[in-house]
Amino acid sequence: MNRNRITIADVAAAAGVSLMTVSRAMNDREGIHPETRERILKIAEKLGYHPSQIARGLVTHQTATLGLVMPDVANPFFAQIARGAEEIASQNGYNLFLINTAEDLDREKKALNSLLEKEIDGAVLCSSRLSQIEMLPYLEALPATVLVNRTLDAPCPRVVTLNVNDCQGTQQAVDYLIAQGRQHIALITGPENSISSQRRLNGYLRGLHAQRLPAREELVLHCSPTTSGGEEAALHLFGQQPEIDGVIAFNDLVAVGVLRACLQTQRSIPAQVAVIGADDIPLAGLTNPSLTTLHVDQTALGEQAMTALLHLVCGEETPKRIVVEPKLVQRQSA
Amino acid sequence: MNRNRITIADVAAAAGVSLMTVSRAMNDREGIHPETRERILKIAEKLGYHPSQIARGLVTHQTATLGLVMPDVANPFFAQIARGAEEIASQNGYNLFLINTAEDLDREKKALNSLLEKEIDGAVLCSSRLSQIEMLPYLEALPATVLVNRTLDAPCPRVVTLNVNDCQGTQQAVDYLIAQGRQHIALITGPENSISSQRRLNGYLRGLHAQRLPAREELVLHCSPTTSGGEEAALHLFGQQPEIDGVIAFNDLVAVGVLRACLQTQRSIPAQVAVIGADDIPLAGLTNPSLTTLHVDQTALGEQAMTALLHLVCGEETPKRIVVEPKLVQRQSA
DNA sequence: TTGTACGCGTTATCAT
DNA sequence: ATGATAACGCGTACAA
Repeated sequence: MNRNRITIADVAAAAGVSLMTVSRAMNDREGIHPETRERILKIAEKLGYHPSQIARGLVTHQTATLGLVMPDVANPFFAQIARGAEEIASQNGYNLFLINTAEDLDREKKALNSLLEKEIDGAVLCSSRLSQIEMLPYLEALPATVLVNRTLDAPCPRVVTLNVNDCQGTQQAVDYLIAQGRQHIALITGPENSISSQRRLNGYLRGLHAQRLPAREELVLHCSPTTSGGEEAALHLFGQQPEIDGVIAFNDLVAVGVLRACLQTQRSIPAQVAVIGADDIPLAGLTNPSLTTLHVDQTALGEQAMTALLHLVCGEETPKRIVVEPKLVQRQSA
Repeated sequence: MNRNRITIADVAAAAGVSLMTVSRAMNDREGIHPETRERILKIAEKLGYHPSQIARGLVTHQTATLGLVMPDVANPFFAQIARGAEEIASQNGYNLFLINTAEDLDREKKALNSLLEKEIDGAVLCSSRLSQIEMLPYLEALPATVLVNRTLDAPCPRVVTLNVNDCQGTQQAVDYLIAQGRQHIALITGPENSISSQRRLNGYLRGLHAQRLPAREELVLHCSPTTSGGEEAALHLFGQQPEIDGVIAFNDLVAVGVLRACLQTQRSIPAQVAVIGADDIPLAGLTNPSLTTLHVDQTALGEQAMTALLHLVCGEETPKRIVVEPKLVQRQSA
């Protein structure tokens, strides 16, 4: 088990100095003769010595380790956030725990507990499904937290929120469709307990109201945030309300499902039905017809979240609330 | 910094017992009165005590932590592997470090060093670009390793390799195209230093040879494994060799690039040009035309890799070499 | 410039 | 069934 790991003591012995001198050499500290440092570093290199971060963490209470909790890395939206976040973390010498919750509350709690036990320096929590009450103890226990796509009733110390303005984005989409003369605009939004799902609904209602169009309950549907979820939902809607001439989707995956439903039911896009997605994942530009969608730079989102987290961790100034505005990108589907 | 973390000593004091008794209670060990255990667990719960895995790691030399190193999580192929791997890891009580190398050798080395310093229990290394000589020391230092899409000249202790049979897959694709009567089959493969890239080339040559068709150097191109890489490569090929009637791509992203190049140059698919991708990422079924491709279950790949790693970590029996056979999935592009 | 003693939070060992 | 003590590998404070 302990396959004779090389410790600081081995290096010290080999160099004929004390442990402290080695420690100083390894950590680039002052108060050590340059030659001695050189000599020690060479010996350490030769011995293949790697200082144990866990022993170090035990005394410093810092682990150079952060957590990234998300519903599903396989979802391109989150995968890109993960890439951006990992990039910034590794650039700054931090390692990143990846955790998939699969939108399961228990898994999310277990994950957070395990991160707490690992004594991470901070975490980015994406689209958490935890209730405010359940979340608070974790925000209290974690040294630093960035909440992505999640708001807080009251600001918390050591917590930053980073949100996409889904409400404004969706309203923008409604405006756009109405300007095209669309009269029967449906909304296929995500899971009911998802925050951004609710925000899309708000934006949708607000958009219709602003244009003095009636909001019809039967034109709104929730679905699982996947292509098949979107396809089923769209087929159902088209069956019930054949007059639909515009669909706003929860995200691009759902929008692709809508595209497929249109294909199946012989609806031409955008002539008969306009489709607007959200997020602008790489797929959006590759479908045929390509997706008109609400663009958000997801890698940048991950980078922003991680940058804010590092600021928190290092005790630097950082805004407590960050809001990112999506931009409508016009392609072929609307 | 140390925001008064609750330690085992706090729980012991509150319960009026020794540290050891608390430790035994927390770890479900024998030799403790059930009532005492209950009482201690309740107190721990009330105090919000989380045992420090890092202090534990210091003595046990086990961290319940594994590493996952890959070129790019934002690539759907790897994103799905990540999901499968994380799933199995978390099910077994392990946390997973995610590392993105961006196909950069230095980053990969730095990453592995940092993982070594964190004293992880094992790692899954995907598509490593490290040379055999550079890799060996890491395989030696890591307690357990699974190599995905990477072979080893000689078997290593505590190392399992897991490979997709890209060679056989590509040969299968060649056979399929030739059976359709295609005469001028091009190969757009990945980066030159990528193992699977070389395997595709081998399969391509082998396939042509088996069918007694000449292998023409000018029909083979390397490109970066992305959609834009594939698009550029295909445009170049079509410009130089207009007679091409079939293209085998390094992966589905590259294949989508080929699709786009065909669209731009007014080539109809599959009538004029057949396109075959590889991996069958979710996107493959969603493009228009949808992609004929070499299917591999990526999530299962991640699960298999992680399962093998856990077997290694726990000292259980496991095959040293695992090979997965891709299956041709026929859709619209070929 | 270099070294010594101690503590970090936990588990293993041995004792009671 | 429970407790005392010594590790684990490293950094900090202070001494030399």
